[in-house]
Amino acid sequence: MTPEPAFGEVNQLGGVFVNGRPLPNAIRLRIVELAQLGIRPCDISRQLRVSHGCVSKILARYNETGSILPGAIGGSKPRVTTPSVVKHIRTYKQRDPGIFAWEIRDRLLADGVCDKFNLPSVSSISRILRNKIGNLSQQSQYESSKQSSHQPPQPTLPYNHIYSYPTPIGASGTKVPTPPGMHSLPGHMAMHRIWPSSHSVTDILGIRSITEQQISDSSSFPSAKLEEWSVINRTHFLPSASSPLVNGVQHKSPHSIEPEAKCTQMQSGLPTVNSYVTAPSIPAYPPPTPVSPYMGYSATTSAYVTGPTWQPPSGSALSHHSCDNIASSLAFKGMTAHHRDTLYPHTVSASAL
DNA sequence: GCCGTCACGGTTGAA
DNA sequence: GATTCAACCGTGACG
Repeated sequence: MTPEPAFGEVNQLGGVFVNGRPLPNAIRLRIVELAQLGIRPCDISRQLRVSHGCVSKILARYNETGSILPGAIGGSKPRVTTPSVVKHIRTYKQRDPGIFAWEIRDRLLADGVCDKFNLPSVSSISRILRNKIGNLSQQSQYESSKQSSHQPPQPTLPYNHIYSYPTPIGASGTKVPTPPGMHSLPGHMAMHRIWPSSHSVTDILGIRSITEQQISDSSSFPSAKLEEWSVINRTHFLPSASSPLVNGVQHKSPHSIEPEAKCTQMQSGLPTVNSYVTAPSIPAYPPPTPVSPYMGYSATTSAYVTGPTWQPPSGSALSHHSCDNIASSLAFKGMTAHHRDTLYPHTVSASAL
C-alpha cells in the first residue's frame, strides 16, 4: 500500500522495480524470449536490469510450467477439507475408530476421494478428527446405541464450495484446478500454482485490451484464451453467474487494477514491449531514473528496460522482428498465433509500424 | 564470472 | 473496517 506506487526502487543494475510486486509481464516475457534466443541468464539480467535471481526464477518457472505469469499473490488457498472429505473421514472413523490419520489419508487417496494435490495433510485430518469428529469415536457407539437421529454432515468448516478440484494436469504434471464450469486448461497454459493468480489478470499485458476487444467482438474470442485469463484470477472462483470475462477482469474494483495494467492500456495503443531490444540510441546503463517501472513498462518499456546497445554474445543484435515472433510465442508454450496476437496486440501494432 | 538458492522486506487478498 | 495470516514478489548475498 505505498502511497505512491508510481515510483519504484532501483536495484543494483539500475533497473526499477516495485518491492513486493511482480515484474511486468513485458519484462517477464522478455526474459524468456532472450533465454530462448540462447542468451545467458547473466546477460539477460544485465540487459533488462533485473536481478539474476529473478531471471533464474522466472526461467525456472517457465521451464517448469510453461507460463511466464507470476503466481497468485495474497488470498488463501482453497480448502482441501471439503465437506465431502470430512464426510469420508467421518465414515472411515466410524468404520474403524482406531484408524490413524495417516491411514485415513491413504484411504482418501486410494478411494479417489482426494488426489495427491488436494489430499489433506495428516495434521489436517487429525484436526478434523479432533475438532469435528473427535467425539465420534466415543459417541458413535454411544449414539448408535442410542439410535439418535443422525445429523447430516455439517459443513462446519468455513469451506467455500466454489473451490473444486477437477484436477487437470498441468504442464509439469502438477494439477491445476479448473473452476467449475470451465474446461481444463492445457498443461502448457496452466499456472504453476494450484490456484490462479489474481493480480496477474491485470498484470498481463493488454488484458483489458483483450477483454474489451472481446466485448466488442465477442464472436471471435477463443474460449481457451478466455479460460486462461479467467483461471488466472482468483475472483473467478466466486460463484457468480457472471461471465468469466466479467468475473475474471472487469469484476475487479477500479482500485484493484494494477498500475501496469492500466498503463498497458496505452493511449497510443503502442506499448513497446519488444522495441527495447534494439535501442542503440540509449546509452549503456543510463543512470536510474525515479520512474515507475509500471509506468515505464507500458508506454516506455524500451526506455526503462533496455538501455544499452546490448548484443548477445553471438554479436548479432536482437532483431525486432525476431523478438516479436518469439515474444508472441512465449507467453505460453504452445499458444497459437491467434491467441498471441490477441494477447499481445502491441506486438502486432508494433510490427505494423 | 555464472548460477542456484535463500533470507529479507515488501505487497496482496481471503478469512 | 481493521487485523491476521499465508501466499506471492524481486532483490541481494552467499556458496
